[in-house]
Amino acid sequence: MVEYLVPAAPFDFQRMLQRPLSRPSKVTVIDLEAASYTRALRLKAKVVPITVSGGGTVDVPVLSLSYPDDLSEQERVEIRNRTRRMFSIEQDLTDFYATMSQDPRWASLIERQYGLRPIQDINLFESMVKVIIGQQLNVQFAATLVERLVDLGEETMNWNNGFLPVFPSAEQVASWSYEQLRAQSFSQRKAEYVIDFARTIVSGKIDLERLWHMSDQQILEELTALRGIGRWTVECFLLFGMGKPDVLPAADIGVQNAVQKLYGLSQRPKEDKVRQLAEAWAPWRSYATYYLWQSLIGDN
DNA sequence: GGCCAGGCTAGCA
DNA sequence: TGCTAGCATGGC
Repeated sequence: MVEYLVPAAPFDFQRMLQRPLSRPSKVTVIDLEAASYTRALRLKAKVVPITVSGGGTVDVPVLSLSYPDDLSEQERVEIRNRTRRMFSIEQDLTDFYATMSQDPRWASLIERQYGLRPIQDINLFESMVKVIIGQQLNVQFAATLVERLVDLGEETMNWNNGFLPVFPSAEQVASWSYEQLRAQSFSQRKAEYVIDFARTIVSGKIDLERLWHMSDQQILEELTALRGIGRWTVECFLLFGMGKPDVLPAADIGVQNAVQKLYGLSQRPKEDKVRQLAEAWAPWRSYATYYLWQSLIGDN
């Protein structure tokens, strides 16, 4: 089954694939030549592969979404909705660019990344686990740990004459011991944080889907009550997992470095300084954050 | 070898 | 309320 999605322009799918802002993960297959993104999607009762392919242009974009034929209408709706969310299909960036271009320091960054959006996580549990793993560690090692966690799950699905790794479910992770993650170079604390979070979800103490009906502040309060989840973690979860448009992880070392670079500051700005500067970015602080992170990569 | 990395907790004043 | 040591590992 193939259907078409029409994103709000500008939308640069090719650039999104080349530099996915969400951490690289072995559960995704990116084909740059075909401009396609494939991964397994965990529905309520089954796991299915979905492929999103880009077409059109940055200013007149179109995406095609492919998934198996033998699905119920309800499942198709869920796939459609989650895909739209993952690629921020409806988000119109025009006002973001207008807001940021008032500051000449941002002009060049915006111009270089025109049409760029983050690829969000498709699943809230997966998103939180990845953010917890990413705490404090350099991005590359964090990605390695995510890979090992996926390997530990040992779940794959047949796809394209090969196998597509599937990110483990909360039930799977909750069933593991801390020692299993320790054996994969997780620190004791990180192993506890990840597994305890999974157990909190499985126990029903936290219902992740309920978060969609809560404000950012309420979500912050609810999740930071859990051990191992602080403000930075929730902010990144709101960004990558929930796609909230106006969140700022001001304590983030990468954001601080990027702000220092972009604003030509003599030293790395502290959290309060970043929050103060970022007031001018509202209500687009999430996108400003994405672009700042992006500015740290390669030739930006 | 030493410092750093897309932090958090617990303990202390 | 605010500050800091300790955590633990790989990357550079």
